[in-house]
Amino acid sequence: MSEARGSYHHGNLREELVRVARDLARADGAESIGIREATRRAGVTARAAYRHFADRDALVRAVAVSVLDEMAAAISARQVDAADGDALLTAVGEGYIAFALDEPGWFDVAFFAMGALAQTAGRTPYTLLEEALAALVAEGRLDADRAGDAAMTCWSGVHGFATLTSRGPLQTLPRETIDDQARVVVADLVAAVTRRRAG
Amino acid sequence: MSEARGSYHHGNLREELVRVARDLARADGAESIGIREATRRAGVTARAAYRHFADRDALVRAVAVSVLDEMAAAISARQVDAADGDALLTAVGEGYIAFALDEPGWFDVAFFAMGALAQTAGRTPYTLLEEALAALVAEGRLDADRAGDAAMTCWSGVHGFATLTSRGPLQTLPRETIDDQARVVVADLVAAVTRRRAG
DNA sequence: TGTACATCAGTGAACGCGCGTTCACTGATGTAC
DNA sequence: TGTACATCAGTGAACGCGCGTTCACTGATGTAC
Repeated sequence: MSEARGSYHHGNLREELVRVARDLARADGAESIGIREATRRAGVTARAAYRHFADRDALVRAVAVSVLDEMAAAISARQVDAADGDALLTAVGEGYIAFALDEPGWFDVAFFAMGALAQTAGRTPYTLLEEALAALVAEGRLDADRAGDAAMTCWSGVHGFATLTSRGPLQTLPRETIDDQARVVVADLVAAVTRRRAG
Repeated sequence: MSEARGSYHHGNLREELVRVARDLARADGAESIGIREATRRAGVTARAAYRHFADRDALVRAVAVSVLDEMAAAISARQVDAADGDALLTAVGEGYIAFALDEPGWFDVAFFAMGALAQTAGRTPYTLLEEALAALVAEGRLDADRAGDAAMTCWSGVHGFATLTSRGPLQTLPRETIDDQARVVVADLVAAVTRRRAG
């Protein structure tokens, strides 16, 4: 609470609104982000939000970008001891799914931001996927001209699995079962896009 | 208009409400189904809906089941001249994706119903997937104990692709590009779960 | 064939909710001289 | 060091919306005798 609160001016309302809106989204997804609730939690009039965001959508987008960034960081953290492209790609897939299961509300918002292509030059789950595939190309386990197709197959596979199990029809399965299945699905996908290892 | 309309009793309000609610969902997904709008379109008081549905959710579920059924029919229609398990599975995958792209609003609602497992013994996209995989097992192209995993990998892959391209970040790609990519992804998935053809 | 009556399927008005957004305004801040 | 003033960042009340849901009621239907 180093903020100059209690005073008339908030000090950093924009960031504060993104912070509380993240909490809102965390619990229930993008739909649950609201100007009124966010400003209420920030201890400020609803009108005040419009000093920083054009409308509700702008707030949602700000949250989405922030969460997508965090998602990329979470995935990236899983890659630290990946020795080759295979391990990198597996980590991306499992990380993507794990984030969706650990934070279904955030995963829901992040989905909005994934569309804003050519993002602020930042690291996103998609760029991590591309990097893993590039590593496989460099190792001769994937043809360069197949990389685009491989990206689509992998992204589709993990995104679908994540959607089905985190907020979809399979959300009631026990987490342990889901985790086991996730490993199998990711392994299937990795095998689908790579050439068999030489040796 | 063989309905006894103009009279006080509607005749078949329940079905009429499902019909108009399907139109609502078609345009904008599950969220856009509403008791008030549906009854308005049916030319009836909002209250009247409660004679047939416990609440809004019950109406949404009824629509979802109806649409899921139609989705299964659409997929099944693509399988008519599939000669083997390979062709059956490909048809399921491409059909699933095509439905999502042709009817994104309906695909959105159907997603709700997919969770209602052990449905009214009806044919669903998932049962069609299972049948295709069973055919592959019968042909010796898939181990029986791998069928469950294969189902997850395939469902995940096509569902993810459908989500990303129909209402997701890739929805702005030209339809032709999407269709081409769909064929590649489905082929990748089929190859991922099957043994190479003997001979 | 006629009539009484239970039951079913609607009516119409209202309640309360929470939302996004806009109005004209005011308190706090910082800079120029 | 003091003061005038532009600018910035909030206030507080209100508007209008559409929603789901509930109230007590009434018109239509069909069945028993």
